[in-house]
Amino acid sequence: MRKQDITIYDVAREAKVSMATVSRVVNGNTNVRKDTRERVLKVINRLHYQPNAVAQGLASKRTTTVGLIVPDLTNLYFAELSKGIDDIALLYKYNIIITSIENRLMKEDQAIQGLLNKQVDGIIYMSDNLPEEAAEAFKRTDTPVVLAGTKSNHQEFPSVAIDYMKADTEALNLLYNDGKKNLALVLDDPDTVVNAENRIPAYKKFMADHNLGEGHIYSNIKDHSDGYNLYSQLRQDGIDGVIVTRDITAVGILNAATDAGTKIPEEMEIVTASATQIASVVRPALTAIRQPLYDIGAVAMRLLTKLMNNEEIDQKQIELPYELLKKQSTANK
Amino acid sequence: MRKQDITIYDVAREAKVSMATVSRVVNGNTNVRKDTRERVLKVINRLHYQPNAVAQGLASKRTTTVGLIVPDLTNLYFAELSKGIDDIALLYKYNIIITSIENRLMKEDQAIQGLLNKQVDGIIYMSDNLPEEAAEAFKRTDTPVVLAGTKSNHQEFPSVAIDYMKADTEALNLLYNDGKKNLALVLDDPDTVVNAENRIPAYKKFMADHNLGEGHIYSNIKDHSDGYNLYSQLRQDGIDGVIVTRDITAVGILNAATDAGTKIPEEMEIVTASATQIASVVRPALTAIRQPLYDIGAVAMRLLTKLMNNEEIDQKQIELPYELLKKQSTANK
DNA sequence: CTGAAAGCGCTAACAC
DNA sequence: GTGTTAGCGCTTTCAG
Repeated sequence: MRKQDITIYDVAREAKVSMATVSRVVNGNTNVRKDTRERVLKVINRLHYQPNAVAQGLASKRTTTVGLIVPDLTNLYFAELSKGIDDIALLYKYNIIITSIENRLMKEDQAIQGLLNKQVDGIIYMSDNLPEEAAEAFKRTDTPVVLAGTKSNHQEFPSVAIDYMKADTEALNLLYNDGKKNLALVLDDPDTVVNAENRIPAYKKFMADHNLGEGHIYSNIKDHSDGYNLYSQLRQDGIDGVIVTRDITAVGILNAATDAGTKIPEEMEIVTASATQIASVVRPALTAIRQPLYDIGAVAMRLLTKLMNNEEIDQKQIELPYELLKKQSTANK
Repeated sequence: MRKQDITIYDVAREAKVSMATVSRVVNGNTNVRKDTRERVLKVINRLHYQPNAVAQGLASKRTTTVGLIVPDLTNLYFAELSKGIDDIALLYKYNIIITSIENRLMKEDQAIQGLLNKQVDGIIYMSDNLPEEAAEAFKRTDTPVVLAGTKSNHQEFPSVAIDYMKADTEALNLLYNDGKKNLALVLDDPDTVVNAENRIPAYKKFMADHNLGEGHIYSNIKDHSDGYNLYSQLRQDGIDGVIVTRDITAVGILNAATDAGTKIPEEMEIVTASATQIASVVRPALTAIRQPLYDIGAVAMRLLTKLMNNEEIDQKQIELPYELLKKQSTANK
């Protein structure tokens, strides 16, 4: 069979109806008599007719395809979000075009434009960073957008996330109650909205509220080796409790500590602010803010389907509950 | 701006040329005088014209989109493969539609049919399992297919992988040379082609060649907790060396051993047959067959571009080199 | 309930 | 070099 062996036209001829009628039965339009519907269906099955989605897309201006913009597929944080999105997309019969923007060849706004050219019906944006050009690209289009697992200072964009400020404060409190007073914040990127407007303020407020001084914020610590290498600095600065944005980074710190013979959690406590599978399989297991990543993705996709159908939305900014999972990297007194 | 505010027709009118000419400059056709090209380009920029990829696809019968079929996005094995695919796809300006088939709502052949309906120009199949219906769906279509990081008994399908049999034998040899004689094989799924026709035969041959008896093969051990729970059975069976298909499973065994106070690698050695990021961040770090996942993905995508352009292919079955990374879970004498 | 016909926005002969 | 003209395969009024 060649691509597109048989078209709607062939079916129409064989079933002795017009292509309009075939189109109706394919699309589940009720205005078709039962017996003609069945006749058409029979021919469709006999001929193995499959509608050409591209032609459908051109004619109907709906492609039943949504675009995903994600920084890095191999970061489990985004992979788990994507899984939630994917499951709901399947449920509503949408396909997913994924665009990864880690590669510096692909800027955010280009990625958006590319998806728009493909006529996607909606976009889910997962990067923790929404540059101004990207925000403007979104504003220029009618195509609905949802931010998943992140926040932007553009209130106009619907988003699904957790209360990062509250979560971090709770985590800091855990360290504090365990008797750790020299608390540090280890960030991947200090300029993302989540970090700049949620985590950092939460940290500073906590330190101030508890008279713990200025504190220490370490930035651009992004992967296992960054974390591993940071460890000696932490020791030098006398840090005894640390909250780390990425769990793979936290593992780096943990491993460096273990290798140096530092006792975790006695001498240093570690909490990661985003837990993937990795946080739970290392030893000692990492205490973590468990964001419901799968659910965030699923809810974001569900929200997007509503937007694509022009349904009423009760609230554009959705906040899901998180959980502070107390494991072995904290004493949990 | 609405979707498709301005079309090729608007550009033609403004530039005082026919839409054919606009199409030519958009597609880089050289048969356009330099000054008309520039004039058209100027209008394109002024109007922010962006071609509608769906219309292009319908007219040209090429969508510059490839389909990816993957069991599970949150399995780093596939995520790393996907990253290699994605980078090369970007290079050749292809978009990627990803279809996840872990969800039991979506069978392999349905996934294929769905991608075909979307008129993808090619498909990369990454599941370790290619059911007969899926193979037949591939055979029915002209759309090229490449298998990445897996093998099938259908020699007609191009594939990119490593020599699993050789790799496993080398790993078994490492255990053997470390003095471990009670070797076991821990499989995710015994029925995949890679396992049934590569790993299991390699294991059986090795055991026979070294007079090590029947050996022990454990099947359907798929995740961390499966591995964790398997551990006591391994001890009971007197296993002192084990090769594990998935690294997350190997970590489960490792953690159970650690929790039980078993000394790794002294009392038991562990090798994983597919290393992702996880294998290297746990402690003790896992000795692993490092498959060049990124490269496998990249080569598979490159191969697919050739197939999509009807270029000559020198060899359809590509084997990439692997590496046996000796870490802390083996003694490496 | 069904058919005719006009596109959707673009590509690709084919002419000139 | 550039324009004209058929479509690509389907949806969607609009009649009847």
